[in-house]
Amino acid sequence: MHTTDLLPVGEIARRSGFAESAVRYYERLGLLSASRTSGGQRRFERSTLRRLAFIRAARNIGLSLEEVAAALNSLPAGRTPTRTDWSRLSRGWRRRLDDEIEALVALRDGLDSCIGCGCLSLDRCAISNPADAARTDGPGAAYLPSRLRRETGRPAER
Amino acid sequence: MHTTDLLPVGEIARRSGFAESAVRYYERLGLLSASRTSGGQRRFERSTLRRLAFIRAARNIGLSLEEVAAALNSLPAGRTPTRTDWSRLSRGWRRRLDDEIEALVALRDGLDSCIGCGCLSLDRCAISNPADAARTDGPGAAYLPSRLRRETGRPAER
DNA sequence: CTGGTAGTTGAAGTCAACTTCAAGTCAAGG
DNA sequence: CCTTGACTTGAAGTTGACTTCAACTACCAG
Repeated sequence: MHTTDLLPVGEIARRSGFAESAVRYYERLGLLSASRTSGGQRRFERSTLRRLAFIRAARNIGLSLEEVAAALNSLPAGRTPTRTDWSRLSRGWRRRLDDEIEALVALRDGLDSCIGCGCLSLDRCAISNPADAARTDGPGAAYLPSRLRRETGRPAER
Repeated sequence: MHTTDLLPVGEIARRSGFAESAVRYYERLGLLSASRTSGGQRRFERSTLRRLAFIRAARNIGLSLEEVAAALNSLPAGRTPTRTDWSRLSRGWRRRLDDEIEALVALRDGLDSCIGCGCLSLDRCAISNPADAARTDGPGAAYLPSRLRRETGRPAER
C-alpha cells in the first residue's frame, strides 16, 4: 500500500454527491487541495470527503462559498482536522439558524395580521415594507435575515 | 382634474422604494402596466403602488417574479382589485412560510445532534446529506425548502 | 424659447455558483 | 501497443433579478 488512498476527481464526485465540475471549481477557489500525478491529474486525499461534507452542510445552512472558505481557513493548518475541529466550526451555525427561524416566524405572524385586512400599505404593512422603512418603524416590521430578504431594489447605499 | 393622478416612473420609484430600473423591468415583464404620454413617457396609475407593495411582500415571502406574475394574473381582470382580492392572494403564503419554518427548525434540531459529534458523515449526517440520499433515508433527513436548499450539485435529473 | 431635470431605448454588465464545451491528454486492462 | 474511459484546460454559457450605460428625447418653470 502506497498511493492507494488518493482518489481521482470522479471518485470524489461520486462519493461526495457533488458534480465533478463543482469539485474542480472548489479546488480552484482553494476550498479543496489536491496533489497531481506526473500526468497532471488530480489526486485527492480521503479527508477531502469530509471537507466536502462540511461544505454541503454549510451550504445547507445557508453559507456562501466565501464564508465556507473563511471557515475552512480557520481550521488548524498542518494536521488533519479532528471531530472537535469540525464541531467547533458548526457551533456558530446554531445561532444563524435561530435568527433565520425567528425572522420567518415574525414574518408569518405579520402575515397573519395582514391577511384579511388586505392592507399591503406601503408605509404600514410589515410584509411589504422596504427594509429601511421597517427599520425606522420599530417593532412590528423588518424581519428577514439578509439571506432571505429582498432588499429595496435600490443599489445598496455606500 | 384630469390626468393629475397618473404618476411618472420616478415618482413611482420614489414612493414604492423600488429603483426606476426595477419598475421599468417589471413593466417589461408584464407585472405592471402603464399608459404613455404623447411623447412616449410612462404614466402609472396610483393603484400601481399597491401592486408594487404586493410584489415586495411576495418577494419577501420568497416568491420568484414568475410566481408573482402568476399571482397577479389571477386577479380579476377589468376592475381594480379590492382588499379582499389582495388578501386572497396572500393567504397561500401562510402555508409556504410554515413549511419553510418547519424545514429550518428540523435542520436546527439535526444540527444540535450533530454539534459535538463532529460527524458530518456523508451518508449519515442530517445536515450534510445530499438531498437524494436524505429522501431515501426516511425521517431524520431532508429538510430545507427548495428555496433554501443547496441541491446535490449535479445537474437536475430530467 | 430655453435650460435643466426627468424620461426613453436596447444592449450589455453584474453576481453567485456552477455547468458545458471543445480539443485535447492520461491511465491502465488486455 | 492499443483502446477506451477518465481526466485536463480555459473560455464561455446559465439563471434570476436586476443595474448600468450611451445616446437621445420630453417636460415644464421661468
